[in-house]
Amino acid sequence: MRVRFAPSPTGQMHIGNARTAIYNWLLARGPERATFVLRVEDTDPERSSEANVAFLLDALAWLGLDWDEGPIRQTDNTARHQAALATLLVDGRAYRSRAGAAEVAAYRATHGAERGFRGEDDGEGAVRLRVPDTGATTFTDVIRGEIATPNVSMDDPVIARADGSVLYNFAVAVDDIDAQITHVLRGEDHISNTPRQLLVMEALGATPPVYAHLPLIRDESGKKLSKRHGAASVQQLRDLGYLPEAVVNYLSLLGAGFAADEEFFTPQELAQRFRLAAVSKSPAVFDERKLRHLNGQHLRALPVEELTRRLQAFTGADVDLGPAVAICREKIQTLADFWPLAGFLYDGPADDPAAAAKWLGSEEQIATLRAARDRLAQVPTWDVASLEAALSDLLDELGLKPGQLYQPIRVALAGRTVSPGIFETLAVLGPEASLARIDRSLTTRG
RNA sequence: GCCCCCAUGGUCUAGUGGUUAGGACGCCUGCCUUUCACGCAGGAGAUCGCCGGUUCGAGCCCGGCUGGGGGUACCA
Repeated sequence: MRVRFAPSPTGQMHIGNARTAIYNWLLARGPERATFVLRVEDTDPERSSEANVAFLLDALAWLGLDWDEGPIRQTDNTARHQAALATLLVDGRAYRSRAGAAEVAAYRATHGAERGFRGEDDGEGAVRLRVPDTGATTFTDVIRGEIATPNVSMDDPVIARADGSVLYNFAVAVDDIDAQITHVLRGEDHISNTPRQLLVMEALGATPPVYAHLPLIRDESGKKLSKRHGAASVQQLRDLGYLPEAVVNYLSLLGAGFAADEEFFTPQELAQRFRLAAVSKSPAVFDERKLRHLNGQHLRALPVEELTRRLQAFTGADVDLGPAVAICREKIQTLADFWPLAGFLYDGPADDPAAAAKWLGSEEQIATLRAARDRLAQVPTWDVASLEAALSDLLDELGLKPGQLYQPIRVALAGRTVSPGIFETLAVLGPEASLARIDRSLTTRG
């Protein structure tokens, strides 16, 4: 079994493309052990650049998707393309035509809208493939079953420009045969291209691969996902603080056809479970909130040291984030959530007037904070257990509700009403910094 | 216009002739609790797109329709 992922390098890697890559990889790393071929479709010089190819490879690497052969460039196959083109021309399966869009439109105007364009051999011009006038081109899609297209409805497709440069539908067919691809997994938007490619293969006397057309991923409005609505590329997801394993997990779930009783899977588990025939036929809407949820699960499944490593890289911080990560892990869902929650440990208290007004605005609150300060100063061992014991005792003595004691402390330390656990925060800050921050609040507010 | 594909709560889905239509995200309530989260327990939310047919019986099978999407490029 040989599969391939053959994107055109358009810069950022679209989420739909990522899903296609993932499904191919799943097949390659699952029980089937398919050989995964990576091919870059660069026949269109308009959009293919080295920088874009680099983006592509970078995205695959980030996702953790490795391949077995390639990356091969479609343009490297030029000799094969030309040979195949010559064969078709000699055999009369293709012809040179000067007809352009105007001629095609005129043809349809006189022959009926349901009839595809049929040209004449002009001996020069672009190369068109001869499509039969009768019958239908059919194939059995693994996911959708039999799909038939009446030949008469198809135009004779242009497969090469007048200068000999080949076009997508021709190059793909030749390349897939060349690479001995057995299973083509690609987006649903290629269903209509398949008959044309099949016709090319047939004209070349080749046996076509098996096709599996994956449903598209849509945005909230039902359209193809685009940058206009939130994240549309894997690079964006990375910048938003999502973990690659969560992205792979989430994207796999969109249409994988797994039983719905479980949703958290490692890439390896996904590969183990993946079954091509079970893939859903209907398109799915990309739901970032569910990705967030799954991301939180993956994030918490990571060992603290590993999560710290990733946060270190994500934030670019040069201080050791380890202690902060340990106390924030349960409270964040993306890497991007970390700094807003934990930054005060390093940058000092945030400036939130509303928080200060609410918890450090009255005489009683200041008095409570002072009492807490005095008690903390006497804590023999500055660790979570001792801090909790000391403040808990004070709480009883003062006869206050927990929030009445803890919130003023929290605001003094963090400058905000939201922070990691108060004892953990004190422990990570250490006695000097903790007491200094409290003192500062006491002097400015008191 | 023409060709093709799709259709279960807001979203992702399970379900293949007999179920109170199951799960997850999100939302609401409660518990936990020093905040926010996490976790746990509940709850609201679905005329299974519509009409007709087959059948004792249809979300599941058939037909039509509607809606959505894709293609219709000398782009990929």
